[in-house]
Amino acid sequence: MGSGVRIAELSRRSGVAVPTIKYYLREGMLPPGERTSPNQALYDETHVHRLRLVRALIDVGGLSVAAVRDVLATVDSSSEDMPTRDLDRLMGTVQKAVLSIPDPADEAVQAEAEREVVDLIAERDWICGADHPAVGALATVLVTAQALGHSRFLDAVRRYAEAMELVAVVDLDYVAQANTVDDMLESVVIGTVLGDSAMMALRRLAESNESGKRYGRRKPDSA
Amino acid sequence: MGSGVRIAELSRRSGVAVPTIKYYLREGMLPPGERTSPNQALYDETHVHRLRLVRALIDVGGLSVAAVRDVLATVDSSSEDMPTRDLDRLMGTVQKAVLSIPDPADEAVQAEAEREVVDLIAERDWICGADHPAVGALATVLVTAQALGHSRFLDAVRRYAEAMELVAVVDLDYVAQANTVDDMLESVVIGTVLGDSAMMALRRLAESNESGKRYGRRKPDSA
DNA sequence: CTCATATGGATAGCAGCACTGTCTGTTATC
DNA sequence: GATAACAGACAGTGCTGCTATCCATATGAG
Repeated sequence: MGSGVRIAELSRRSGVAVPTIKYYLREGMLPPGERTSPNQALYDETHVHRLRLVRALIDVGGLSVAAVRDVLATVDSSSEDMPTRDLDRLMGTVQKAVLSIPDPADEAVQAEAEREVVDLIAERDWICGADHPAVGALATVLVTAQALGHSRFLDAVRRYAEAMELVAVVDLDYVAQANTVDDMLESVVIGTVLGDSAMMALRRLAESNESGKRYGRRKPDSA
Repeated sequence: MGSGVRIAELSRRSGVAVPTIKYYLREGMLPPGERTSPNQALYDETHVHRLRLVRALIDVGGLSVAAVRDVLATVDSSSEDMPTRDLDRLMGTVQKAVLSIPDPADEAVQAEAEREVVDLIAERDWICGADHPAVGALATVLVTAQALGHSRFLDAVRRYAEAMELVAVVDLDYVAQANTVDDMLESVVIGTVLGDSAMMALRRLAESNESGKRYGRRKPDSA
């Protein structure tokens, strides 16, 4: 029970440079240590863990520092009781941090595409609001594909939806397996952010496999 | 057949600012226009299309300018004959541009995780080389999850793999539907990059649906 | 008790990225 | 012939994510 180390040791254990830790403290991504005097503080295992989480979200998840700050602020502000309500809020925040698709440009075309997305949702009997931020994001992707002459991309998206149904079951299972509320909150963050990265990588491997199956077992890694 | 417009018109049609077009020309992401005199050039529809593609990869796909340059250089260097070989090379380049997961940190732990990934590949009877870049990327994700105390994340990944099998079939179908070689090359790029974005968005929607099915039809969009 | 070392906090600086603006010397265009 | 647009070179800008420097205090070995 060594309940507290100083910043140099925290840096050593987390692999994050001291000035960077100070920066994260300033940005509010890392809670301040326990004060022992006006210019001394002690940090514990929770700080080490938090630093690892921050680095994971930035390095592996590709989130910006600002996005990480938002996500962690939501995690920290979630109460121990009312887990479900807060979980919804967290998922919203995480998803907003992760969906980084910008301004729709053409308003009318975008609206039309959003209608297509809503249709797709209806086709699959999904129950999610037409005001979900991902609707706009997906519509923007469709508009972009269309502008590039790839209207058939919509059919691919339709078929992706089935696969994502499977993924969502896994995701919800993953969160449900958590024991404590804190664990649950972190599972949402990790499941969403690391999950995205894991899926991208798996998709590459599965494509490689499928390509090998169709066109002969060539290994498509590059120069 | 107005076969060529000047840069101002190209800017208007593509929505990209003139200085930015000049910048892309300098970076080699956009082929130079057809010269009519030492300081005049004409651009055509292919330039408009290329600019749209560049913006799509940057804005929607989240690629860096350097990554876009690499991808497009590979597209441009692919010959009209030998489509399959070049397609493999393109997929490698695109995947490298899209997989942005960095240095593995601990070498031994990373190697162990890569072995787990190879096991997972074997479990599913996938035929893709253990040297595929996505193996390292996925291993890094697993190491990260483990360092955060989420070793059970591996089970989620195992289940993701099944969904990605479906996705890969869609992806290969998508590329196979292309008529010309150029179209095929572009389908790889668009399918991979826009596909990633589309899948992220669909995953959010599917999670929202699954969450609603399990815990009541709450709409989890946020404040 | 002394003094090198570490610390917290504030401020400033820096490197990389993706543009953006300015300038020069043509070249169209009216 | 006046005016506007152009290509190309180069400098500058705003933002992000750290680093580096300072200073006054605090700690800890001798």
